[in-house]
Amino acid sequence: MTKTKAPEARALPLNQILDGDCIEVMNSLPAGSVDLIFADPPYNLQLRGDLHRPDNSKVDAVDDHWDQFSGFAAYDKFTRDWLTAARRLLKPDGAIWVIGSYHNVFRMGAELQNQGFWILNDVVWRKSNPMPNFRGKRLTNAHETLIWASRAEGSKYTFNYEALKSLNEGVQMRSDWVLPICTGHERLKDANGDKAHPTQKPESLLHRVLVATTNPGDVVLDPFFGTGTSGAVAKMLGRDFIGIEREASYRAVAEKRISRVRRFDKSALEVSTSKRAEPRVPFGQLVERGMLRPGEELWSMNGRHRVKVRADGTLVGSDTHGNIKGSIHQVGAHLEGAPSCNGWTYWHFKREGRTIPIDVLRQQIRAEMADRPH
Amino acid sequence: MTKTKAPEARALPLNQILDGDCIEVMNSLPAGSVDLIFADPPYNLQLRGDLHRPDNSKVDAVDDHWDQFSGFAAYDKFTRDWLTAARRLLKPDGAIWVIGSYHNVFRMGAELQNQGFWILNDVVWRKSNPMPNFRGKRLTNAHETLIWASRAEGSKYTFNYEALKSLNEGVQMRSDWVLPICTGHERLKDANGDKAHPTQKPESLLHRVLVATTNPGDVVLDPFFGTGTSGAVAKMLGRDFIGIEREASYRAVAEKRISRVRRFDKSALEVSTSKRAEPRVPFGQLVERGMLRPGEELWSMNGRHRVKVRADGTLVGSDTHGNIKGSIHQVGAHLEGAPSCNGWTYWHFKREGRTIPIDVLRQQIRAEMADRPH
DNA sequence: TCAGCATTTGAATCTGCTT
DNA sequence: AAAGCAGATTCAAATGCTG
Repeated sequence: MTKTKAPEARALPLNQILDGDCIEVMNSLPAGSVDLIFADPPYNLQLRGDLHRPDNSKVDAVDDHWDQFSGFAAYDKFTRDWLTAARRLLKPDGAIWVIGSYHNVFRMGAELQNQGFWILNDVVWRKSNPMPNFRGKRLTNAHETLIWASRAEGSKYTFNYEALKSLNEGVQMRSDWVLPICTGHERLKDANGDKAHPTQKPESLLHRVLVATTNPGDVVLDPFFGTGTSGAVAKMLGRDFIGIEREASYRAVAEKRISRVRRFDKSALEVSTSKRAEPRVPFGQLVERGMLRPGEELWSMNGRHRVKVRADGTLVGSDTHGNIKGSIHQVGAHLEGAPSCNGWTYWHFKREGRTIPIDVLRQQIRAEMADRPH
Repeated sequence: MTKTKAPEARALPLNQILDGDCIEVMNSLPAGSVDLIFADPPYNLQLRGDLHRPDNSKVDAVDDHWDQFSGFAAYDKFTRDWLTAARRLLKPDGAIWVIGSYHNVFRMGAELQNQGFWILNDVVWRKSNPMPNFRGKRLTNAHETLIWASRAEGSKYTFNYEALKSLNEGVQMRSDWVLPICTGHERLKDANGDKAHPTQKPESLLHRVLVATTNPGDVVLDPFFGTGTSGAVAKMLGRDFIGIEREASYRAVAEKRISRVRRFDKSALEVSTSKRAEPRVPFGQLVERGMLRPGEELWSMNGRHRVKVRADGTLVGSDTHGNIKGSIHQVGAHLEGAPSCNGWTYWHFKREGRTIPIDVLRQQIRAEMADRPH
């Protein structure tokens, strides 16, 4: 793996594991070049244990208000710094996922907001097989929290709504995900047979994250790569990855792991798409093509309203005050007294006694376009 | 109960709803006198325009004046101030619960830590019937987050481990709680029949909080009392409450509500536990978990049809007319020319030459879930 | 009284392209 | 940059109406 660290930004080192401190390495990469960042940062840096004030005096009473804050201050600076570097790397429409527990996730979430990231969802990974609370002094800690945020308010982030709906048996994916922790063959072991990394995440979690918020060919960067779960799943799913990891032992494990991963077939990577992604068809085209004739009548979904098609693809009908004219959407909305209306599903034409939504004509045109693209 | 030490401090006004700004009122009460604080502060939702459901009905947004803040700085100051006043009121071994969404909970959690509160658990309220995401642009916001924290590290907080275990069919209570939102008869209405408060919490949530972390006779203070769910449940459970609410209309509703509450008989305390149905397992989860790989082939029961699995848990295959895509049930039904099809028993995968129904994999997942119910 | 069907509703940072 | 407009988008429960 290359370690050419120019003072200037360099080209993107795709599908590699970079050695070094994640902040320095991120700052060496070109700004605005990454589609998605997935980050699973350490969360126990100085929250407990040897707390020192900025002047290096030792903390004595743990109960002390300011002592606690000094521990958090160091963690907050770390969070601020790596998030700043990460945000610089993101494309304007890029997004980030972070994962943490109650020890650190509140501080990460607040800093995300402070930096101008725009939170899209917080997601609860609900562990189906968590470690029990042995002492019976608290609730079983059975979840971790992820935060999904776009680079800024107004970013056109990627969200494969229909694909996630498919993953959830046809109903909207919720913000709570039930997935098992990483165990068994998936859990990587070192030479001694001990677990290679203490907090290895399950591939199922990354699968859902990447299917939801990236497309094939996207660049996914992970600044705390560890044993490379994000890279392994990215490779499977036909995404490019960039990993950053400063521990040589983790890099070695990840390298070997990812080399064994095989990319899925291209056809398997296509996911269900929504209507929004399909090409727009002007209603007038139905008239131009003779699928509907000028003067032909359309009926509303509920059968209460009747309008006529005009040669320019507008409709004309009447309400109690007189004639109304306009697009299929405008006339539908007006007649229903609704703020808006999808004319494609609202209006129906008649053929041989049957009432058919005009949307089927649009689907015919789209099918032709798919056969013979432009 | 300690008597007043500051000139302005007064004796504890138990089982009353106090009028005024919660910070001022809390500062007028004696320090170190409260066992538990439950706080449901404004979330700072930052809503933009109107939102309509797909049927064009308008969503009744939380746009009340009390949820408006000029920015994060103003919200943070507000949070800092009320938490400071709250912490002063707590007994040394007292604890606090706060509830919020991703809009505010990260900032609250960070400030709790900054002030020296000691987080014991973050708890996810998983709503069984959340409002969907109508535009299909994000995940369904199906949960809210509670934080449970003791006044300080080392506080000997109250936790009724066995009581919660009983509430959970004999196994440890987890950090994720599945409870319905507040609807139906429980939802309080005003004179016009509109909801009396836009964010009334379900009594089941408070029931669990108070059973878990208070004992009969404890003093529970709620600085954002609203319609008084915490007070009503405290009364039922034989705890004392102190409510603070500055809106006269909410106070009036709460007063009337609590006056009608009767303290439970001990025998009436237990809620009936309903037997859960077999949990639904989305087919996509088999793919996410790596039990089936994207691109892998499935065979129909009769061996006549072959399809490929895609990354989003849909299948793609072909009939005489071209490609067909859809869920395991849809594709099976289509290929058989049947009105419906149980894809779980219809489709089979191959392992080491053997043909195995995919339902076997679903049973594996259900077995895992059965080990750790809820 | 009841079953069945239609309607209502819930803490929501909920569009995107063209002009 | 702001306005205009096409057009895509919902799940679980409880209530209420009809027969």
